[in-house]
Amino acid sequence: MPELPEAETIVRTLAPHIEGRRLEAMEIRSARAAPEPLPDLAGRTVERVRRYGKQVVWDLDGGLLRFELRMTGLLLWRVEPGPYTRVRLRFCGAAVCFDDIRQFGSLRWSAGELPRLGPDALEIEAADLARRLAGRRARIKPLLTDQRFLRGLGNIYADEILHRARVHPMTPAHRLGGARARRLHAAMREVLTEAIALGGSSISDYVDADGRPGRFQERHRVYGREGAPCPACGARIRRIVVGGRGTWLCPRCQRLPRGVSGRV
DNA sequence: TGGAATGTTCGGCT
DNA sequence: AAGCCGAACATTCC
Repeated sequence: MPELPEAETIVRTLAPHIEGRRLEAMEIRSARAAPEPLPDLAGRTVERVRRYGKQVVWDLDGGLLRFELRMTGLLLWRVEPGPYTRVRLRFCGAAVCFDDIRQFGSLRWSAGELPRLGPDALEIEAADLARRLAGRRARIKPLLTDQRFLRGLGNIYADEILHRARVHPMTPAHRLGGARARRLHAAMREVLTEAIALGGSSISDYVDADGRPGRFQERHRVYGREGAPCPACGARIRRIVVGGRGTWLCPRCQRLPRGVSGRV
């Protein structure tokens, strides 16, 4: 679930509980969740909780604890572990549970480095985005969700952003031109900002660190809405597959440029 | 019952 | 090199 707005919401709800507090113990309940060796973190202080793309990072004294939530990872401020709790990080009288149904997520330790990813989707400037798009021939949607190109976007927000920008997901990036690149940048800022304000999208079981669902799914205009009318023009939303992922779009608002072949 | 699901990585092909 | 595709990971849901 967690893309940029959900990771941001988790950070905002988790930080007040644990920043400045001392970690008492860490219980790895599923080896898959910690694929690389971790040092003993007991006694270290959580100096800061922050977001890196769609990942959640805890700055501890002496290193970084990085949570990759992937499809179903959650960080819950809750003492008792549940059936899907893969790691429990205990504080005095309290705990954070790293829950993950599908077990694609993981937790990693580093002395200070973060993986090299593209610029943050909320921080990049319009001109920078336009410049980066101009150099790529790949289709825009898979490019937007490529974390090495831009960090933070996943399947839901890529579809919502492309719809608001009126850009077809199969448009080659370098064919966007200045006007649509600026529209894409503006749409990205708007969608992400609104989604954060509403606590992210809860489409199956995403909740923030306090167990609250988000509400942005009520504002989705295309994602998961095959057959429903486009809120902008009334045409029926369609579902296609792009880059192996389900992709929802309005065939009337989002046209391919002339000369670009692709199934609408 | 088969297919799809919010993510990422890898190998192979063009 | 860049880009694309399918498979794999594990589980649930419809």
